[in-house]
Amino acid sequence: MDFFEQTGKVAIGSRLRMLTDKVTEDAANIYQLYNIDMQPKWFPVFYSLSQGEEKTITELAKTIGHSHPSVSKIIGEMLKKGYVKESKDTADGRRNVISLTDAGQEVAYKIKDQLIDVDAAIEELSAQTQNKLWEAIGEWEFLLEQKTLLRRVMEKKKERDSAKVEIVAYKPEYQEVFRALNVEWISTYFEMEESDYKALDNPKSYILDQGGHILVALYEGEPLGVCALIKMNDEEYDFELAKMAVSPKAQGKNIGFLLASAIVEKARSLGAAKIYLESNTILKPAINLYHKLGFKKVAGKPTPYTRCNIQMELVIK
Amino acid sequence: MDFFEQTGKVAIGSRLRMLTDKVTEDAANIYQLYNIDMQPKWFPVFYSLSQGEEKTITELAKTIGHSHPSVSKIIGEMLKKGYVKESKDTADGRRNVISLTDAGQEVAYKIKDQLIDVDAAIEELSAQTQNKLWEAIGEWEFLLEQKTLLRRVMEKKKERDSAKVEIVAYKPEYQEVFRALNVEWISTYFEMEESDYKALDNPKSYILDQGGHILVALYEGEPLGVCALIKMNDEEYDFELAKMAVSPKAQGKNIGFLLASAIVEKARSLGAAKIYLESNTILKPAINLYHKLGFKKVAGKPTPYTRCNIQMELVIK
DNA sequence: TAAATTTGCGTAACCGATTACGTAATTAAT
DNA sequence: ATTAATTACGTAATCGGTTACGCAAATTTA
Repeated sequence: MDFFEQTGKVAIGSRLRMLTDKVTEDAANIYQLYNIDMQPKWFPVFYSLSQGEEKTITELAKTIGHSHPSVSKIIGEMLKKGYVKESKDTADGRRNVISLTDAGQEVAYKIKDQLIDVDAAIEELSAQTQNKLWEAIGEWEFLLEQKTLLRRVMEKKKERDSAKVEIVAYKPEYQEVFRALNVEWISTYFEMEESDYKALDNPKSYILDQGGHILVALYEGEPLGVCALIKMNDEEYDFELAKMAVSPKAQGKNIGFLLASAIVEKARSLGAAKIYLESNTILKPAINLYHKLGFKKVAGKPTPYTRCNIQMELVIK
Repeated sequence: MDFFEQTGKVAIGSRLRMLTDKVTEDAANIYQLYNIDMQPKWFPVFYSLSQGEEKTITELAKTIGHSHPSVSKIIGEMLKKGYVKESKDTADGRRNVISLTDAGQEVAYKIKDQLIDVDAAIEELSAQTQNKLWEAIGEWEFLLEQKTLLRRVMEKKKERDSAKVEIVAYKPEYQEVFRALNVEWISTYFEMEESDYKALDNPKSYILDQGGHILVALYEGEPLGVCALIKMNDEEYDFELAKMAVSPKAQGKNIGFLLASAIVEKARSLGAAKIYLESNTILKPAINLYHKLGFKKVAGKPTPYTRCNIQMELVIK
């Protein structure tokens, strides 16, 4: 399949499916070769029963890794062929206990040679390959068990996005973005307040000149996130993390995390021991982010903002 | 899946299917992660179109390796989303030419990052495996192209069966089998004739004492096939291959081939240059076997058997 | 001991692919 | 110039699986 060499690994699903189809295609004919009147899809159920004990539908489903309706249907078909019999569990009226009939046992015996030959054929085929398919599948099963493909892709996305993000110090040219990004989210969820206007209209005098700092996140050169570290006149806290805003069109690009981390790092470099922030619990992603960075909920501080319903602090180690 | 380690390689089809499912499962979520409104099953078609040129349904089906109805359905869905447009070929009214719309192009652009990340994720996953799944699939595709799994299994079966077959020389204790096996097939398809009784009732005087030979095939020790090499009083032929019979319960175990080969070998060791046989065309497997051994059709020899409607000879080199 | 929850499993609907089949357009053969 | 064969492709039925749902039996909880 040259096509899949072009598309890249994204198409591994499709490619696997096609190989599966090709392998399965022959299966029916192989049974015929051995004069065994059985459908390939029955095999897992059949094999599982041939190992001796009787099993219920759900037990079968669990051991072979199918859904129970699938097993239920297969058992229905095998019943018609007379390979299995069902009996109600006397102790538990819900359970449908399945076992092989004599005819089924006979097929189990007849099938042994086939298993040997198929095994040998695949073994021989494998011997001609550099990469062992059977083992490769096992390794993938294991690794996907540890971490799903989705999670792995999410990580890669984050990595790639982070590489495009640059955190830089505030310059006067960023004043408009600093204001706009903050006004955008504040007025979406709340009302702009007196204190907002003060800080956003005069970042220099209200933040920077007081010993505070502002960082800007550039995504491919474009300023899409801002965050301020405001000097506090407080015996407990050195700085307040505030006026954090990320453009909605840059959502999911990890900018918030990188920006907040940089602010915390800045505070640390300035010798801060504890920083403080105010937020609102309806801003779930923000709260999660603060939590991830190590902020803990505190209470009791007076605040000029009516939208503040949660206060947090971070002890810098 | 511990279960599949028990069943052996026979279950490779099932195991492949389950891995396929697991990989495919995440695909839909991955598209969502990138805000791309697309179904995973569209991808091959979509990718194929994004490479520039417009394509017909059948061309698409061929490049992505699906059936054309499948592509037809997928195009129908993509049309609804507005990702593709169709236009009748003016030169050939049957052809439905498909190409991406502007909206489709946009998605093609947006999807690029996703392809990069998925590729990276799979690459990283692969780096943790001993056996490379992607390459292993490629090797299997190649090898199955050369020889299907069915063919490989057939060969293994033949090997295993042959190992159980032993060809031995006639002994008086085999007279009953020699007679019974021949009577069985002759009276099934034809009527027993005078010449049959002579040879079958007195193998010693009619065959062995005249310089002929009889070989017996033992399958796991049980005599299930017989064949005679009868000395001919003829200037052209040295021997006639005759009275070949294999028990129906031993069908498909390659006994006929092993037996006939041994007879030919015997003739060669006796210095024969040409051997002869008579048969009937309704015995298709037998005729095929003779053909495989190198026998060619001849005509004109008188025969005592009414059931004979084909005569063959083998030139021994 | 009654009520709520969990469990076993059958039925129905769906999903993504296939094969089978029909029809119309084109091309090849007589 | 017909007629026959091939090609393009849409629709329908099927296949092997799934999830959704509902009922009854068993178990847990109050």
